[in-house]
Amino acid sequence: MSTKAERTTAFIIETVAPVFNKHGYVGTSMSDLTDATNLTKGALYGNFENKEALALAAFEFNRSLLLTAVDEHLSIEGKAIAKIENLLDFYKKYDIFTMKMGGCPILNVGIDAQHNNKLLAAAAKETIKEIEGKIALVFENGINNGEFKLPVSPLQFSKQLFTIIQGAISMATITKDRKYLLNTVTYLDVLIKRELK
Amino acid sequence: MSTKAERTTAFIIETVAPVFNKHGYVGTSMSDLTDATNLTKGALYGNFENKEALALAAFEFNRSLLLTAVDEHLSIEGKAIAKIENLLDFYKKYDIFTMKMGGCPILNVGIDAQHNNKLLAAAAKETIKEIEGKIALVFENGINNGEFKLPVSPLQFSKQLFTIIQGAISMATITKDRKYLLNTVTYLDVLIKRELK
DNA sequence: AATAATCTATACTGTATGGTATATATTGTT
DNA sequence: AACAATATATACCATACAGTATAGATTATT
Repeated sequence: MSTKAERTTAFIIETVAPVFNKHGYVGTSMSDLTDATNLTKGALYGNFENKEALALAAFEFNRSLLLTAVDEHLSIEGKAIAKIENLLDFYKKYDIFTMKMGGCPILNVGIDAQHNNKLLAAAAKETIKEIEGKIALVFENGINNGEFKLPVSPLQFSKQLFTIIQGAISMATITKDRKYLLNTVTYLDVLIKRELK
Repeated sequence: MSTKAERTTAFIIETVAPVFNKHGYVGTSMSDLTDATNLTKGALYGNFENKEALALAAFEFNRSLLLTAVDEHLSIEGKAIAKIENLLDFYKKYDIFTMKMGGCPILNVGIDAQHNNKLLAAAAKETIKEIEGKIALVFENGINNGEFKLPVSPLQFSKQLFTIIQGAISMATITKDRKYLLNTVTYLDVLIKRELK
């Protein structure tokens, strides 16, 4: 079983993660974090070296939640197309999924950290690569199984797909209108079936 | 001719705009602004009520640059399709256009201000609506002139189009890879021609 | 149960923050 | 050129910031 200290560290991370994700790295103060956790600075600095380490752990936590969800939706039984459709269904409700995290971590951290924190910015970029890779793998399998052909390479197709998804996320986030997610990802459904042959 | 004070105010806004756009509202300090302008706090507070007023003026400045560019590209002589294609060409080089502003103001402010400043967040949202409206108008004219038909309403089509563009901007920004802009907007070219009939 | 190890609370740095009062410099007007 | 109006610089304020030293409390081990 996990020790008390380990559980405290975990508690801090999951409590702090949505705060950082909402208010950004510079926008989050240590007192925001003591307020959220009901712990003191001593506790926070006892478990983490500094604010940056906390922010990195927080992003890592959200990133892991996201990647796990993507994995789950891509690893259902069935054909490649079914997996992709399953992923698109997930992204249609992405706003609900990311509510507890305080929004899309890739978008929030990727934009917020852009000129404020190199490590966080790099982590967001890396997460995009990972998801693109996971989707590309499904397309690759679909091709190898003779399910369909693609007009471009699996990775390139995956990048285009994820770019449109991220557009829907951005618009839904900025306008606070989830219709962007629904409409655009639904359109993606149609689009993909048209491109695969 | 403009008075010295008016020119100073204008100078402050254009100098401060990219700083706010890069580092965000909370991430920008008044000393960042005195550094950038080589003016003192007295000068800044003499021309603007507070930091928020400065940030709003800064966004307004960038927003105006962007809307003007969109207008220009949509108001060339010719058919509606040509105007849209001209706009897409603009977005293919959008990273270069927004370099002097410190990135896409809609995206940066829209995400950064999300939970940090209501007025800025609302301004970003409003700017999206404006651009969507401008694009929709072109589609509407195209339909009225018998140029083409759309599968959905002009505004809905415009929203989908801009969502994909914004996706390309987001991805290019987060990954610092302009290929996302080029590839996705080029794909949009193909896509639109296929949808219009 | 006693003790060693670890974790957390408190109190405190020094510095940076947004904002202000006021003196000084620069404009615009007669 | 003289003066009024305005704009900027300086010095300052209270507060909030990230981070630290250390004392006290809580765990884990024997």
